[in-house]
Amino acid sequence: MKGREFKDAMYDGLSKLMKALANPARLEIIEMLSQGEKSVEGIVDATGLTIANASQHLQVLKNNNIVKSRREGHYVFYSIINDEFLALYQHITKYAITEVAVLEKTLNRHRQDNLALNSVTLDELESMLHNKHVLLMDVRPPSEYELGHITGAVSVPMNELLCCLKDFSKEKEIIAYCRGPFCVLADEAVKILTENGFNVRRLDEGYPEWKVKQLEEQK
Amino acid sequence: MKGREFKDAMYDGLSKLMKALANPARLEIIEMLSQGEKSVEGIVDATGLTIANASQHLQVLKNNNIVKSRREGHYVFYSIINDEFLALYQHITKYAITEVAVLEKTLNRHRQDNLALNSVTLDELESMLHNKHVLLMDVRPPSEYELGHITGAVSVPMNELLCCLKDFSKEKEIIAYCRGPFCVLADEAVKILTENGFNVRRLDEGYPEWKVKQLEEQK
DNA sequence: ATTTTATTCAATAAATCTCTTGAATAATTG
DNA sequence: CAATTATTCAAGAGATTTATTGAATAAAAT
Repeated sequence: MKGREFKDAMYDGLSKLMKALANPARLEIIEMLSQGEKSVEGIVDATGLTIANASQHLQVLKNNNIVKSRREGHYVFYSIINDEFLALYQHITKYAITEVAVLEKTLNRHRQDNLALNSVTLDELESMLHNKHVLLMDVRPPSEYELGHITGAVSVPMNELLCCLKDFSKEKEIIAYCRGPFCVLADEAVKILTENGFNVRRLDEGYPEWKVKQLEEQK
Repeated sequence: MKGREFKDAMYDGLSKLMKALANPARLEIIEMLSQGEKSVEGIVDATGLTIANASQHLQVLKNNNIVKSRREGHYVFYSIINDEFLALYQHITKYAITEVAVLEKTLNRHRQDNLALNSVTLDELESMLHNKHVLLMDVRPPSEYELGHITGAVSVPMNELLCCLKDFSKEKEIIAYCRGPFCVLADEAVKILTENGFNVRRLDEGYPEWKVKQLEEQK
């Protein structure tokens, strides 16, 4: 294989991987799956895609070694292929929201609308968790909490938040988190809690980022 | 801005960034520019693209905040926008060559053809450099060596390699490097030197990876 | 064995991306 | 200021990607 031929093969292969990521619907699916595995139905419900369309996108992701699938009865469950890909995806999103001006702006405007500026970073969180006056709140659906959550977090799903307000102490500093920077659950939680007089901030990132960080620190 | 609207904006923006990377010609340009800035002419010479085509690809990269340009007389020089992007690009290529089977195979077959298996990693290099019997050889063009090179490396451009063979000691272990895993210069150097009886291996990665590693260690 | 349910496959029109061609700019030289 | 050089812009044909539609599978329930 001559030099040019080799280069073409490498850049072609690399661009195929990038093409698989170059679509908003597929990125949303990846984001979903970074929470843990989901059935096609689950993905359809959360994204609003048609079934056939979601399936097609999943095939693309599968053929490019981004997700894997397993069948269980009627259902086919998809999940991210490995932690290496998860770390890569998070590097991409982190780059995008810190270095791409349009995205940075969209994110900040959204957080401003939800009174969710002044967020806590993962590094800050670590030292805050030793403080007994801090309450770490996981606002994702219970199923996702059960698949894995940040150590020390309490599960308070969005639909239970309003009715449970009286159970929380206004003395504590609440930190809400969800699925990562693109997820809007924590922003909504901050808005609701702020409007009810609680002292609350959101975590900059979410559970998947925390998990990858844990894995890296173990090495 | 409602949740769905926000998500659409974020995933659209992110997919635009990915689209900019989803093309072999643009990836080759990025790889070139990760050596340091180059004029459009320089890119055209190295890639074989037509001038207009190369310029178009450069516009795409520029509009997506991947490269920046500066004019100097007749020439327009392009370069990678910042070290954060460089680190991201390297994460992508590293993932591709270690986790995507097709690319891993292509790379290994190529290295086998060039007797360049058994490569040295950046971590190994560090400890080897203290050894006086090791000669670190930068086989890129002199212009790239001058823009920056691994500390302790000697510049031996490919076109000077054959005529300078007698200057090198067969007692030393030679480590050749170039621009990174996709670059074929070091592989060619390994082939030539091996066939002439030298003890030589190639560096797994190249100068850009070393540079990013240095920056990270400084933090 | 037929029906039901969840998913995949296949075909197609519309949208997008890519390369080529030739003209248009912008800076320099004579 | 005309000519030259390096680069960009604009338009169009051809290739690829995308969402939609409806049919085909595969496993489970009746």
